[in-house]
Amino acid sequence: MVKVTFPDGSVKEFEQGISAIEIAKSISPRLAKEVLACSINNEVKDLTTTITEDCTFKLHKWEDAEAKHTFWHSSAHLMAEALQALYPGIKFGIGPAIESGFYYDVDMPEGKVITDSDLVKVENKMREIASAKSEIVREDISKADALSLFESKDEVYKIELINELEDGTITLYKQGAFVDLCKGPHLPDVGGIKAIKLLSIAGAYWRGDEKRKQLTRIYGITFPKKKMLDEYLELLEEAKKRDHRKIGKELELFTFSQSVGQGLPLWLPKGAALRERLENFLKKVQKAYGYDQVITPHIGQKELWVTSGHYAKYGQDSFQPIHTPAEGEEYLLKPMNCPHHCEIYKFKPRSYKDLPVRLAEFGTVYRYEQSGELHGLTRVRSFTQDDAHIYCRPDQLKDEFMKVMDIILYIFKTLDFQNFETQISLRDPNNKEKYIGSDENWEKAEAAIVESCKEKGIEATVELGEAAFYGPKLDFMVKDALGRRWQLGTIQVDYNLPERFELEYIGSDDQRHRPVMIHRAPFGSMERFVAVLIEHTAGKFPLWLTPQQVVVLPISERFNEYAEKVSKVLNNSDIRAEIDDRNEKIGRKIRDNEVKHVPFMLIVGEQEAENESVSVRRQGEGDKGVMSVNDFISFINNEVKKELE
RNA sequence: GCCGACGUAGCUCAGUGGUAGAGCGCAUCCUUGGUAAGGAUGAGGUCACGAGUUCAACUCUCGUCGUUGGCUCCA
Repeated sequence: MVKVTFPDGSVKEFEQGISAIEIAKSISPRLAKEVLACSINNEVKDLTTTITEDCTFKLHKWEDAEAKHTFWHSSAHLMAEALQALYPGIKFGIGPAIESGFYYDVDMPEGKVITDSDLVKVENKMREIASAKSEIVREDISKADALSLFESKDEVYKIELINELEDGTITLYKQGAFVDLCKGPHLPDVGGIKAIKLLSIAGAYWRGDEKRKQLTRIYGITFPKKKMLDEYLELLEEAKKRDHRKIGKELELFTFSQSVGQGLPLWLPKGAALRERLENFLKKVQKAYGYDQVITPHIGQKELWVTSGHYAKYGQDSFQPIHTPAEGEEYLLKPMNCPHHCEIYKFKPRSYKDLPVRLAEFGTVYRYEQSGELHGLTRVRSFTQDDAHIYCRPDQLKDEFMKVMDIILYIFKTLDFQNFETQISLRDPNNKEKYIGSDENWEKAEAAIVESCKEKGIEATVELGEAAFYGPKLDFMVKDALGRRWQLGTIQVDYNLPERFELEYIGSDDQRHRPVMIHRAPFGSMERFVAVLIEHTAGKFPLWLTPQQVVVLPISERFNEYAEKVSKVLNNSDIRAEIDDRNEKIGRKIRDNEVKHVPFMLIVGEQEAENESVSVRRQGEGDKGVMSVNDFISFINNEVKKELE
């Protein structure tokens, strides 16, 4: 007999060699039907796994991530079987489950191409195979046998994978006519895969290496029930409605022009107004934290980036130098603001008493991003960083680092970004020559970040090898409408630029010392931030960010004069008011949500004109009653204040 | 940059080897006194650009540019 401990702590005894699915059946037949995977000693396993010794045990239903993962992994195998049937000679790469669904990388037979229109055919084949409910069988195999099996099929990618595996750890999973190298776990059979949707086709380099062959990646998602698939597809549709590119166009916030160039956003008046408000908000916060605004040019001599080390690393893949009539003179569009700020730091001798120096600038930078990588406002070639560089003494580093975290957390809270993730990026310990700077400095900087997070109670994931080449960093990531992660706020510690630019301060010992530098951008860039803000709010910005706040509507021409008076008073406060001509069908647009940036409508007529008041309506909330114009101003200010708190 | 898809009126899209349509928007006029409105009429497009096949190309082929789903990249 074996003792099996369940998640609630209870222990039951079973015959040795009982399978997980049999345990589920012993609890209830319905559970056995719904269960998809199990964890034995906290390791996810097949339901067909037999239990030979005492263990902890948990069954996973669809709700558990482990179950979804298993379900989608088996779905990838099902798709592979269908592809094999439809395209003989197809070769397989890898086919894992992902956050939502799964993919399989395949190498199509010579001369064959798969396109979107073929996906339905593959789906149908998958359904056909699934309905046969063939079992998925696991098999342990020796390395030699595995090699000869896949060599006989000329599966070059699988062979490459097997060669990297240890003998004795290799397993196969078979279902129907398909066999795959796979460590599992999988469903007991493919019959449960009922609702199938293949989503898209993409190219993907074998093993993520752009020098190697590009395989065809097919993405799909499956569910145990059709209703769940329908709900998921509807969710995708809803997310598309929040796409910042769509809303940005509708609300006339920004646009792109082929004539201006790829990835070069043009901010329209309303978008510029929104951006200006965000900038002013941040400026105010930064002022309170002791930052000084500076302004620097968009170009600088090439030597500036040779000194910083950026030219050596990125020069070839950037906008190329600007030449002047002078022989040999070269300027670069600035890809970052750091060197300019370093020169500001150097403009006069600094005392230890002056530190920290905090130089802030909404600095527009230019980076020649790969064309395929451009995406709406989230990835562009010209963007404005809410940049600042902090120069401080080593003993001030942690304190300054934490103050920056405070700013970022305050901003995220004010804008109601709750689901952000934080990531600490450290260097790859096995590849230290990729980075510039001494070991000692790197270790100090990395420790400062890890400790700061700990003290702020922030649970950050740690990624090795993700650091910038000059220092470690802490990033704040937010997901867009479709669940893609974008990095917004960033804080980076840098011991290298102060070295390269020979920055100094005079210490209390009357000796020269090297300051530490922190790069930081709470929004990241105005472009990306606005994009993510649009998707989070679905275009319904907080009142204090709204480009236009009020429409004044006279109920007949007779009251135009009074409407003008009202809007004048409002415009003298910081509320923006527009008079609505009655022929403009703005009312219907607001009602139908076609216009999202006019949260208030003021109706003025005889009564209002007589007692100098306005009738107030708030979008989505209806009548707010009649009030004097001054009361309305303080009403809005109160609402704004509430949102800012 | 690479693989796939897409590019028709300001927007969202339909359409066909014989030189184009809808809805919304826009313009003009009418109507509307408590209203997040109604009606009529009208103006908009060398069907992204260039070449080729064809008697004839928006439609087929190739190329370019741009957008887009991914991959790689992201100072």
